[in-house]
Amino acid sequence: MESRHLRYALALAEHQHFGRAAAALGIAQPPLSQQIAALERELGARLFDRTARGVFPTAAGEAFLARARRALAEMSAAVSDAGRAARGETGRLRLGFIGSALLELLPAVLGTFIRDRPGVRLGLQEMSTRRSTAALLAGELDLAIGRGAPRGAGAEDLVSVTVGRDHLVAVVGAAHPFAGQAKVSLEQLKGQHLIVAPAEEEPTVAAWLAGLLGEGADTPARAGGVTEAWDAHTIIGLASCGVGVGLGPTCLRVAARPDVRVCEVSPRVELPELVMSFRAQDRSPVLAAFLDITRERCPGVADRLERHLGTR
Amino acid sequence: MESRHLRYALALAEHQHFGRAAAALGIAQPPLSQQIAALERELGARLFDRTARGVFPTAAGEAFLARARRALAEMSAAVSDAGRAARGETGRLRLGFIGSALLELLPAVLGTFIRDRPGVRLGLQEMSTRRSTAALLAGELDLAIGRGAPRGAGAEDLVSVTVGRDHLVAVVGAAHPFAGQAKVSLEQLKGQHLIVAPAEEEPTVAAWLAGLLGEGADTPARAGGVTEAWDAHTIIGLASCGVGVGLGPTCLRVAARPDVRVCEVSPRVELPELVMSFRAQDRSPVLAAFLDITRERCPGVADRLERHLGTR
DNA sequence: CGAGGCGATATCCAGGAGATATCGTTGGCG
DNA sequence: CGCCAACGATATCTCCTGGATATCGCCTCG
Repeated sequence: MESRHLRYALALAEHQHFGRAAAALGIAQPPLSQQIAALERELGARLFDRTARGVFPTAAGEAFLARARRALAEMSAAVSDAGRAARGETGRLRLGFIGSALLELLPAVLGTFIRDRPGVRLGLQEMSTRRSTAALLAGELDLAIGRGAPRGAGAEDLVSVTVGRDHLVAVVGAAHPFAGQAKVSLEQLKGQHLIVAPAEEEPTVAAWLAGLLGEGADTPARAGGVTEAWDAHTIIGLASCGVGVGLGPTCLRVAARPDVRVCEVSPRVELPELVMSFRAQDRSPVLAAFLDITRERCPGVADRLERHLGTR
Repeated sequence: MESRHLRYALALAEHQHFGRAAAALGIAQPPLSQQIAALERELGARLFDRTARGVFPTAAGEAFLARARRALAEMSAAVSDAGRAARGETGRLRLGFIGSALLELLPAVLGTFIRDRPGVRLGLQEMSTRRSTAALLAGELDLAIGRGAPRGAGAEDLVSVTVGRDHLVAVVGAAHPFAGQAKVSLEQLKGQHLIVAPAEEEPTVAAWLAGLLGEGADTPARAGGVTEAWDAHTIIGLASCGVGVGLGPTCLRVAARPDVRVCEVSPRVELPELVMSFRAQDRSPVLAAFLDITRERCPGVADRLERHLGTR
């Protein structure tokens, strides 16, 4: 039995007339008679009563037609669902990102994405660069935003694009001696208690910090000590109440509150760039849509993305 | 798009391998490749990723497959539903009957029918012979049990079979003078208050009664008066409390309670027979099943039914 | 009782589903 | 590093079957 038989039976039930049903189907009347007869033979049951006043479904026909309608509805839904999924209008996008992405990149992109793709289920999870890279390779994420290009086993299966480049800034409370300064020198930082991201989660920042403070077991002691804070808002919060000097990426400026001051660090310390990564073989249209929007909303990213996507 | 494409896509998703999926489908591998390619071309979307490790559905493929499974399930349900309906295992049987049928005929048949055909929705409605005949012709009933063969317009479209033949009996309370008698003569009845079915609903009984009491406007006055009761239990109830003498078909014996006595009327008055009617062109398997059971449970009916059904 | 409408049947044709053979690519393994 | 095996895609041919045309049989209605 093919879906053709369902379509023919439904047309016949609708028109109650072989000739008109066949015309509506775009075929001649004899093939319709044959197909209906073949269907009835296969089912071993008469589906239609051919009377002088018209063609009417039997009880078996009614039961069959009810199911047939649903079957055809499912089939056309299959087509439209597949189309929507292929166009990226439905589906899922699982995104792992470091907190910094929440300050500039994601606000610029997510709003447009959610408005344009209301049918897409977005999964957002803040996580360290290390974890998001691993989750991406394991297929648990579709997109990762981290700091520094992924390295290590499997990294060659990923496409990574720089989506932001920033440097270190210092955050202090309004009452702090640095508060009035536009710049803070490295020398000035050396005596201060520092608030930074944990070394194991942001190794590149930690490495720079080690260079600043000097290597060795006694490093924190040479300075004013180090407090580790997991996210930007905590760094700012701690700085605002005078715990110490917060150090973090430029995007801390966006999260800054009225009661803190953000100072440039002089000389400028470039941080590993913000990198967006996805699986090179991932052809997901939802991902493509997200990348499209990223391209539109972040002009600087466009050409770098083109280079990678062009090769796909 | 045909259901073949759905089956092929599902097989491919299941086996994740063109060759094995084709083997499972009983076809060679190239046709499967072609059909999948044609499906993807028609949808304008790639449904499967052909990788070195196997063939996996894309997001669009997942969406399509989910609908495809349901569509095929509906199709096979259409087949089995039609089969069940054709075998009379599901469906509906609307039955209109006079109360007398509840006393012997229906108890003998309904139990078996309900047990044998649990999937059939039974519609039972007590109604007069006149109403059930009209409803049958209007297509509002599938089967009617009444007294006397249907007459009038449309009666020739009905098949009617006698399913019971009975005569008049009298019912009296245990304290009534007739209570000890096995027979009551017509002469004895003439002075009594009679309890009978309404004339407009059971014209044949009423006609007999008119003959018994004599025609004319003053008929009730010549006897002890007439009370009309719509059903057997009411007749018996009224008789038991001494209102008068109940008159009704033999099957009143079945409904008789300990506090009433049933007497034969002498000489015997034959009542119009109980008749089961259905539309001659009705090929409903549920109706056929009901008639089958009637044939089994009521041996006397069998040959009369055969005669009618043989000509269908 | 004849005409017209309708579904079934007979016959022929062509499109396409499927079979066979082969190719191109890729991944694994010696 | 290169060969081989596996797998999906492609090419070509065959044959089935869905569909078109012509016609028949039957029923209804004027």
